[in-house]
Amino acid sequence: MKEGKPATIKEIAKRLKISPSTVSRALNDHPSIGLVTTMRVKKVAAELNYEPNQTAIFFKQRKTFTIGVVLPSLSEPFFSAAISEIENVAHEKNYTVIMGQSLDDADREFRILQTLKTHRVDGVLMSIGKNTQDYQFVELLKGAGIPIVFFDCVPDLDNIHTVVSDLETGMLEAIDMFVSCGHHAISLINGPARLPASIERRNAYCKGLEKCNIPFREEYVVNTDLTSEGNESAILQLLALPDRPSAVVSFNDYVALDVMMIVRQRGLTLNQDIHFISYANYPLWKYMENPPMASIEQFPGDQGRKAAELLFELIQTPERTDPVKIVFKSSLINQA
Amino acid sequence: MKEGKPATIKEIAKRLKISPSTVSRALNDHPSIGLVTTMRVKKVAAELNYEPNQTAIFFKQRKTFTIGVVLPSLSEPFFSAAISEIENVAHEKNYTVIMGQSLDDADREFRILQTLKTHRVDGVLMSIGKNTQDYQFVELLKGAGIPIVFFDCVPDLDNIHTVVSDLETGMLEAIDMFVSCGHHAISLINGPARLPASIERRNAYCKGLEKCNIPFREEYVVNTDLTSEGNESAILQLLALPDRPSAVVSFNDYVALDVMMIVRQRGLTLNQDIHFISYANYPLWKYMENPPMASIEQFPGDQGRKAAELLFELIQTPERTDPVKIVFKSSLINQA
DNA sequence: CTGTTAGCGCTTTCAG
DNA sequence: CTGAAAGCGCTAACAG
Repeated sequence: MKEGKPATIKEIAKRLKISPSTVSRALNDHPSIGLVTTMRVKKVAAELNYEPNQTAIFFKQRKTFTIGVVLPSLSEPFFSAAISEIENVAHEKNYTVIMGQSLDDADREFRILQTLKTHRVDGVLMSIGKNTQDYQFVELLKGAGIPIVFFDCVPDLDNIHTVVSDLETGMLEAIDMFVSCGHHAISLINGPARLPASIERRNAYCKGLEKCNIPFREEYVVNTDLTSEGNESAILQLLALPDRPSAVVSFNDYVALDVMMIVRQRGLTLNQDIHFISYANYPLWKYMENPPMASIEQFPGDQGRKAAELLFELIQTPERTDPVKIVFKSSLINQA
Repeated sequence: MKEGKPATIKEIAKRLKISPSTVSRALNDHPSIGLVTTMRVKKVAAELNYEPNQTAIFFKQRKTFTIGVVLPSLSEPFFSAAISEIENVAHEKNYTVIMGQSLDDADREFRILQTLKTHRVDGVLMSIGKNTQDYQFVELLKGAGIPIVFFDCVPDLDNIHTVVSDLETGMLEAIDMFVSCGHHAISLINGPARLPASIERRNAYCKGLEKCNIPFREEYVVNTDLTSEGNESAILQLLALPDRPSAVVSFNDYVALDVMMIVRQRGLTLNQDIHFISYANYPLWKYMENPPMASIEQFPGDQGRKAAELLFELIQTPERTDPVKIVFKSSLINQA
């Protein structure tokens, strides 16, 4: 019951003593083909177990119905959530998804993009790695006519399409919440200082303090390289302060997990001696005995979905000139 | 600086007044082409910014250098870990990866497989959904000459290649550990009764008790449908028992999270009144104040890597007849 | 060492 | 409404 070579249009044609072109048209429900022949063709096609050779079609149509997704990591929950929604959108549109992870390695990232280009994907969705400095690939893909939408971690360029989250809104809410709970010694454990994501957080933090008329104190902002050691030394800096903060916003949940553990080990009581809010990238706080007061949610799934939808629009309307910039507001979610 | 149409071999040939085949050969470093012409060809190719049209090559070679990966979910940590390693292996081999998630929907799963087939992927890696009953797709792909390797959740068929974890080894270790800590009232919170994964756990559990000379008690095995409500009712059943168990092995970490929370709410003290070990699918226990005593680890990354490596072997040696069955031992990891 | 020719499977003018 | 023929870009016999 196995057919070595799958049936082709030609064979169907031969069987029916009609021309291949007619078969092709019939199969594609071309209006100018008689109903009867169309039926006969489809019948034989079914009998022969015909399956169109997509590689031939891709080749002919210069379209692959495939999009590429390039992310720093495929296993990080934030990106997993995004991926999952991206796949859903693609599935709805009858597209397939090729994935690659850069692991924050700029060379690997570049190689993946190259591969996607040679595979002639119809579009690319991308979140750049932390070490990516060189954005020449943008021109590369543009030259190849492949639309690209950046999301979450995006290059600092004007003429590109981006979907990002506004880290400010959530930060303002967080500081408001702290203040309304009576805190005024509010600190920020930030990521690596030059990271755009860190700069945004810092700016938002300053703005939040200002809105609440709390003076900014440089020693209340500490940085971590996001390793456990870095997180530890960051929180220790704060704890060593003569007037240590009673409230802390942290770069993300991983940082929060680490620093909250240290705080506990030091004999302080969470949500009493010291309070935390963090940017969310990890979902299971509800099971913790002492979760942070709240999390700043960035909705990775929604971002991924939106980015994918935008990409499909661009694929359908290739000649869009104006860069689209979509911003998702981050917002506070209670945990406690 | 944009070239509407990318350069083709023909144009290079024309420029150099040689034949396309020579160009093709030169570009592929065919040994029978003179070094000088090879150089000249490559130079012009570079000038013209030539890029081979992969879709044409795929079409011609009947090979796509692409593998398909079909999983129940792209966002579950267990699968994310596997995906990440699969992508690594593929990247090493210069392959690309197409991903699809079935969301445990058998129809969607089937459609994805169809798509992969029409996309002419060179091989498929798959973990089947919970509701998949019909394995006809196995024959479908076999008929198309596409090798397939199943991992983690695999169909109950003989003539297929599989990579799975042996749930027994970890269970035996778990029960040993409980017993050596003085427990004899050891319970199992299992998943849906008919799920192969549940049956295996149950069998392993029975075997473990037997090895330790502990009589099996039917009421110590309860089932959950893996929803929070199901988990809750499962643990409540156990707690309501006249001699409630002091030790529990749970189906997976999500179940453990839920039931441990309930236990706490009921005023019991974890790791004192009642002890837990669960099959791991979630990594962050170290941050919990009261983690389970231990976890039974299944090494999703290793499994994914192994499955991918096996698939690439099969792609290179298409005429393998004997089904390969690889088993990973699960094993206990201390958490406390 | 290089050129000629044919063809992968499909779509698509252009003629009837 | 249908057929003939050309061609997408590349590779690979088969000749020289």
